[in-house]
Formats: sequence, C-alpha cells, structure tokens
Amino acid sequence: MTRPYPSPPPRSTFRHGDLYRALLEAGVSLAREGGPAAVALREATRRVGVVPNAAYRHFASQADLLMAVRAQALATAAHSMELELESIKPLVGRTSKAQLAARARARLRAVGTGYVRFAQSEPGLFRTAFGGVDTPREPPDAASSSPSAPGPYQLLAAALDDMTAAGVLPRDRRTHAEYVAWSAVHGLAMLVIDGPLHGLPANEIKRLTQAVLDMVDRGI
Amino acid sequence: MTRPYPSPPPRSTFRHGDLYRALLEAGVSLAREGGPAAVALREATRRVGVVPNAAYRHFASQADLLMAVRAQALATAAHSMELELESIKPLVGRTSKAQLAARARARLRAVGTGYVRFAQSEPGLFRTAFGGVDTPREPPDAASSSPSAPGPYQLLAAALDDMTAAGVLPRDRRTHAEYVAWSAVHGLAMLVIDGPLHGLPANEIKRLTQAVLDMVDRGI
DNA sequence: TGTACATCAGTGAACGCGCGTTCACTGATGTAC
DNA sequence: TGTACATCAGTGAACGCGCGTTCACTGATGTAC
Repeated sequence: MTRPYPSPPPRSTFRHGDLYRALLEAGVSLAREGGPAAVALREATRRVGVVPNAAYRHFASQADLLMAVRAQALATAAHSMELELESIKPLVGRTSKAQLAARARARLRAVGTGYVRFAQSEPGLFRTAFGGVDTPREPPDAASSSPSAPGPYQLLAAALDDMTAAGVLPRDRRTHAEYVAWSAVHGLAMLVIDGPLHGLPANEIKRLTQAVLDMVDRGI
Repeated sequence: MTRPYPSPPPRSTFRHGDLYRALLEAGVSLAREGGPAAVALREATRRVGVVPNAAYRHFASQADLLMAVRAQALATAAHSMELELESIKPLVGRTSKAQLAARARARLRAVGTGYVRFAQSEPGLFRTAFGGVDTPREPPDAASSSPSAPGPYQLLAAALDDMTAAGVLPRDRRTHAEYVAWSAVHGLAMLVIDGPLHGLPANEIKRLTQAVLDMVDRGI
C-alpha cells in the first residue's frame, strides 16, 4: 500500500486556522472511503498536514473524532431523506381523506427511498452513521450538525405519525412501526452495500427498493 | 488490556495432532467474541499454544482462516434455522389447500425466526456470516461445513418456493421475494445486535420479531 | 525386525506496518498596561 | 501607539501495542529397504 493521498497542503503559517474543522472533514473523508474503522487520528492529521498529536488540541481521543464524524454522517443521511421528501408535490386547495392518505404513504416511501439512496451513494458514511459495532453507541440522533434539525429517526417517526393521522396505519400497529419499517430498509441497505447484493446495477437496486417499500406499504 | 485468555494448553508432543481444526475452532471463538475483525491469526495460534507462523502450515493467510470461520458461521446459522423449521408439526392424513398454505407461511416465519434468533444468540458469528465489509465476498452459500447441507439462503428460497406452490405468494412477486424478505429480517437482526435496539430484553425482541414477520407475511 | 532417510509440522527470530497516546518543547498570537 | 507577557496551537520525539508475514532451523514421524 503506497500512500494514496495527494499531498499534505503546505502551510505557511504556524497556526493552522481551523484545525478542528479540517480534521473533522478529513475524518469524514476517511469514513466515506472506508467506513468507521478507517477513521484514524493519525491518517486525519497526515491528510491535513499536521503532526499526529496536534489532533489532541481539538479532540479528546480517536473515539471523540469518530463521534463527530458520525454526527456529520447522520446529518447527511437526514439531508438525503429530506431531499426525497421535498420531491413530493404539495396538496393544493381542498383535500380529500384519500389524498391525505396517499400523501402520508408517499412520505413514508420517500423516507425509505432517501435512506437507501444514501446507503447506496455513500456506503462508508452510511456504515459510519448506522452500521457496525465499532460505532459509538448512543441514541441514533443524539448528535446532529444543526441541533434543531430532525435526524433520520425523527423523519421516520414523523412519517409514521402522519400515516396514523391519515388513518392508513392502525394505531395498535404504530407502536412497533418505527423499527419494523426501519428493519426493512436497513436490511436492504446492508445487503446492497456489503452483502450479497453488492455491485448490483443501480436500476436493479431501484426496483428492489420499490419492492421492499411495497412490502412495507402493504404489510406495516 | 490484559490477556483475557486462560492458559495456552501445554503440549507434550512436538506435533500438535490436529492444528488445522484447533486453529479453526479458535478462529470461531474469536469470531463469536468479537466478530470478523477479531479473527486474527496470531491470537488464534496463541490460544492454541503454538507459535504464530505455525498457522501457515494449514492456512495460506489470515483471509483464508477467516473464510473457513465464515463457512462454519454460515453452517451454524443454517442449523438455527433448521431447528426452527423442525418445530413445525407435520401435516398428517388428507390435507386441505388451506393447511398447505398455513404450513408454507409457518415455514417462512420459522426461517425468519431462526435467522433472528441466531443473530441474537451469536452476534459475533452472525456478523461473521452475514455482516460487515471485512468479510470475504463470494456467493453467500458457496462454502458450508457439509457441502451438501442447505445454507441459509437455500432454506429461505425453499420456503418461498413452498409459498408459491401453496398459492400464498403470487408468482410475479416471487422474483424479488428472497431479498425482500431477507431485508426485513436482516435489518432487524442488525438493529438488534449493534444498532439502536442493542440490549433490548429478549421478550421485546421476540415481540418485535413477530411484528416484522407479520409485515413480511402480509406484505410479501 | 532393524536401520537410514526423507518428509514436513512446528520453532525461533525477526521484519515493517499503522495505530493511539504521552511528554516536554517552541513560537505566533492577542491582551494588559 | 508601543512594549511585556501569558496563552495555547502546533512541534518533535518517543512509547508500546498487535498485527501479518518471511526466513532458516530442528526434530518427530513414518516409509523404504
């Protein structure tokens, strides 16, 4: 393995300026390229062009950096889901019950689609956000880049609330619905990014995602 | 970190006898304890009480050991699923269409239950078999302890064929059904073993598993 | 039944790797007077 | 406006760790005669 990284950008000043941010961004790159296990303090400092222990001015430990990276990854995931939500055309004028129901269902699909799309386009970040065992524990949305922005879990919960309100999701099934729906898309995502479905052409993934969402829609 | 392992069993003979098997078993223990990333040649030899490079008489590389361990893990998973299948009481005498349908659906549930139960009771092995990116790629059932024994994927496929035969699963949905069903239970398993559902009490997991299987049953 | 010998399983020592982390330091910055 | 000084961001060097892997070796086994 040769050093695959271009060049530590030469620095004229002694102070870096914004080392925290630089290290965080390097960490995100590492996660993007190799998942949570690739987020190493040393490599991050190397990429930023700074001596290894300099990182300790800004992060208490490697785990601390990883947590920050994870928060970023979660925010990016949420962003992907919101993008998908925004593509739903709004209801105008008087709306029927059926329309509300259709929109609620479309929202849940959008949330799922955004989730899987994120996994597919950013597998390393996805695994950093939701995957592996070497990820810090915590409640999934404890940290977020802008603290008030809803995280992936909130978006899912809101979509499900919507469905219950629209009468599409029976109240007694609402209890487990988060994790039931999440299981389906999460499993698909995992199978796609490093399971037996790895390398499947994009349109096949699209079809399969729709099939999974059909199941959720019918079965939840 | 102190050495948490009891004692390298002292060996009187120069030859070990069955080092291959011993290393494989040590490897399985490592996987059981820490997932695929924990399967290290050096630690395996340490546990067996042999010098590190001795492993190279029996395995070409660390990846080679990991593959062997993975095959074991897959076989164990299949075993868990078959156990669950066997708990279904057989049909006797003349059987109605409805009975056949019920049995087919029960089989799919059993396959799923066995899968999740395995994940829950052996998270390290589960991740070695189906999880992470550091697992060797290959088709999921390429290797198996007894080559003729059906692997997890075969068991799932058979259950779905059964459902189609019994008229429970429409033929046009059969195409994607493997991965649709698999996604649901796989996602649940992942959420339970190292996601936000980690540490959930066993009976809660049981309930959630049933809820997921209900969704699959209705929605597939 | 006994001896010579080839085989090859396990030894001993060493390599280079990247990692996280600690220490005492130095030198640019910005604040107090 | 100018100087003394405290702060603290980044340096330099080093630590111990476990890993995979290679090398030349040694000594128990089992086979050929």
